[in-house]
Amino acid sequence: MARPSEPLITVEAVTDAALELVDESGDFSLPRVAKRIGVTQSSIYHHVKGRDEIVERMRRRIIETTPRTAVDGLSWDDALRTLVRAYRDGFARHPRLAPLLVQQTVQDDLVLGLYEDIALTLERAGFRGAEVLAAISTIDSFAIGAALDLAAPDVVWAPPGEGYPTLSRALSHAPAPAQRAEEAFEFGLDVLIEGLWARLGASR
Amino acid sequence: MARPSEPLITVEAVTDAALELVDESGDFSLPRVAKRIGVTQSSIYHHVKGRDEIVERMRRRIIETTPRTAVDGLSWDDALRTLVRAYRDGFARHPRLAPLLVQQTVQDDLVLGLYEDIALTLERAGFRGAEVLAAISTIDSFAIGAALDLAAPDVVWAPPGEGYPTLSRALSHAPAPAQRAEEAFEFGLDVLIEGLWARLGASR
DNA sequence: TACTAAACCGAAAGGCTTTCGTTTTAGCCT
DNA sequence: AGGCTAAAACGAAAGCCTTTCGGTTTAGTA
Repeated sequence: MARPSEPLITVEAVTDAALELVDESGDFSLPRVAKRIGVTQSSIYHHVKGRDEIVERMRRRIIETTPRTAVDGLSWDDALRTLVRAYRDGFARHPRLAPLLVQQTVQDDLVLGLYEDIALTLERAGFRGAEVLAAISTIDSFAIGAALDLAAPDVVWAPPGEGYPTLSRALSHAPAPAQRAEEAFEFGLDVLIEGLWARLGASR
Repeated sequence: MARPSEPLITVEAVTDAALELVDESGDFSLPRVAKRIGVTQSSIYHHVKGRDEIVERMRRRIIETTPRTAVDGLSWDDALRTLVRAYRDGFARHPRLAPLLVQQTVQDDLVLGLYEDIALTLERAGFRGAEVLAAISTIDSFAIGAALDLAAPDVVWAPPGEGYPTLSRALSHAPAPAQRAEEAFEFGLDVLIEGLWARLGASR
């Protein structure tokens, strides 16, 4: 087939197909993307530079589709809560994408906008200089860890055999998997913010 | 070549070679492992079941080689600090291994021993029931996120262009990459523990 | 002494990403 | 109107990868 009057596919179609595959199977490959949108593998290279670009476009996609929430009127801790939830909610909609994203360095500038908002909020709270950066790292670590937690099957949290009595007891109180991850995230977010409050008081 | 009098390789040699490759290049493959230890790819399958088993053996390896620290005499927060540091130090010795591990579910029971110790410590602190589980998740998320932070190149933290003034200002205070990750981890650990303290007070 | 399991090799199947050459179309410039 | 270039499809193939299979020799056991 030669060049068609209208392109058969678009970058968006490629990204969509890849995201669907990730949601369904936890991974994607160019042959499978190609089959899904009805072209050959090589045609895809006319629309994206390679596999990595598709991953980056999926990253951007989940951030784009997260509504950019206004944060101006809120107290710093409510603002931070809102921003971190927004970050994590993007992942929650496509849990199995997280392992693919952490494998690859961020090249997208949309993410930076989120970091900027978080940095602003932290300064508003009273953090300065190197502490702002350290706090961002902490928040980032927690959010990414929580996203991976969503993607992980419940094997780790399946009741193990004998020999771990305290862990087993804790697990006996576990709600359904998805709800467990959700509650754990909210708990962790609370702890994080309480910790930041305490940290502010200490340096004063 | 036929069967040698003494096996040319062992599971440990395979694991060692794979870990070296990960340290050097961030990934490993069976052909490269085979070349490094001087056998063919197919020979490896006489010692391990497949690629996944090698990854699991690397996971176990970094936990095994982390000295199991006694925690009995310590206050709960110092105990927790010690345990989380131990967990994270395992990753710190092989930072590029983290992305490979999060891709695959834990099958190793050594990890559970660490979780059990953490659960014990949390109960000692005064947490009960579902809160213990939520706290473990939070700690886990943070530790894994911090490990990934170690592995990530500094692209995210490279000063971006205009338009992100607060983030840029924060970045201007950044120390060297490795030190930055280290300081961020200690800061985050402090925040986490302060948050847990606050959480204890709230429910009392 | 025969049989079985273990450990090597070589070869190959079937996946993957990426590149290259070919063909045809669309759009633009003279 | 004619011609050039860039774009978008295809097929084929190179070069990775994981895993399996058959052949060969050795070690240990009944």
